[in-house]
Amino acid sequence: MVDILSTDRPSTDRFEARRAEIIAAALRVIEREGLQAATVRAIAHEMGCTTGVLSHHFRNKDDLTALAGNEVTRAIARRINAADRSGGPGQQLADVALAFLPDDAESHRAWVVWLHFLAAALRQPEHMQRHSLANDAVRRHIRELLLDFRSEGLLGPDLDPDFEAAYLFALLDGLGVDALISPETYGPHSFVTFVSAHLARLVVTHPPAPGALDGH
Amino acid sequence: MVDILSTDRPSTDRFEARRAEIIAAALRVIEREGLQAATVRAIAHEMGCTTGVLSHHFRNKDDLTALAGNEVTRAIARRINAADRSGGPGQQLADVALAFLPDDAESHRAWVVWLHFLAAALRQPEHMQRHSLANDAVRRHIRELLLDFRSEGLLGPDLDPDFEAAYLFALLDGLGVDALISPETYGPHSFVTFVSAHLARLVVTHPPAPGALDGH
DNA sequence: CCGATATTACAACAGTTGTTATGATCGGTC
DNA sequence: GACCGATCATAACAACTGTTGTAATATCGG
Repeated sequence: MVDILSTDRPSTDRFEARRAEIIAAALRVIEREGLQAATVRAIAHEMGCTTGVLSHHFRNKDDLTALAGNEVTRAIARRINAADRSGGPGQQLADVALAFLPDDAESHRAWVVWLHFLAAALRQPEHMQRHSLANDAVRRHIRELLLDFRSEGLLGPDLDPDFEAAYLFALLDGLGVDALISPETYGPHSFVTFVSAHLARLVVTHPPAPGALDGH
Repeated sequence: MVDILSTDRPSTDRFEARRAEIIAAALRVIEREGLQAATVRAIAHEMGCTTGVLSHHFRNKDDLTALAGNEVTRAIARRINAADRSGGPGQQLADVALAFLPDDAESHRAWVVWLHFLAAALRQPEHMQRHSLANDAVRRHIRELLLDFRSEGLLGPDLDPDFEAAYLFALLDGLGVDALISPETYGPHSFVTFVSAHLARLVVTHPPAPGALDGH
């Protein structure tokens, strides 16, 4: 079926490539000067062209910023999916956790832009839902790895995967945010220590010990 | 000594009270519509007056927003200092942790405004330093409570207080941010579960005994 | 090379922003 | 009553915002 009625836009390869180019320029401006300073004229200046290019490729500025926000969350998700899967369950969990954190310049920039969009989304429920859904996906990913972890007998059978996934995810989110605030305390090499310490406390049985170890 | 040379402003009681009134109005606008929408006219409208009042009590808008940002961090610090100190070391630690989190409408509003200022501070080193120093104070507070905890023999002697304080603080920051994103997953009643689970895992000794925080 | 279409530059627009100057009002003090 | 300073309303200002329309240019199939 040919897209005669789709009514949108030319949608050629060049067109989409140009859109991606504009979005990339917008993200650079946002990362460098903030979301408030990312005006159509500033983005056009970053592109080296005039505002006519933007108005030609996007219906309005909200369209552009919404797609730019989407691109950020997709970039972070791409990093997680590209995490190393060669190691065992515990190593995979650590790799995914570290892939989520801002441990290099590129991911640090992504976190900066993400924080700008997060603040802007506080007054836009539809944008906040995107953040919520993206976080849900990461938590489910962590949950699956935790189940693999438990199937190897390394995880206490009394631990709730949903709870542990939300627990670890909150820690990762906090580490990422604190890395933007206090990079001297939460540096990239400290992430390994935090994550490994957290995972190490999952394999141990806990003091209240509600009749553990006798079931299986 | 009378302050003839010191202050550059009247600094009377009424003057300061009026300034606080304006700052409160500004925080209400920021919480309701975001930092970008907190214009001088919007704040004056929230106050029920004109912009002349603002220009009379503040040198410019940056002055007003900077003091408003200060007020937010001080409000959060006030909540922590007002935490219950009647219980034992473990209970005090849990109380401080829960006092830091957004578990009611007021603290939730404070976190929303805090996130707006945090995003704005990403490109203002002097403002970001204020966030960093405020977090350092909270971490030191947690560290002291952890030392009390250990003096009671409840904390493993192999645990590093600095590391554990940074660890717990990152968890709290993540819980607070995630509560703004996914309130259905990170509700106020879940904070108790997360914090108590985290503290419970401190009293047990761990097999691998992870290395201390980055020794430079 | 031509013509159609996609792409871009440019200018103008109506609103909004922070800042500033000016004048009015009110409450005190010689 | 004359005077002064604090407080505030009002208006104007230039700079900046997103949007839109129009003309110029580039690109590419024929």
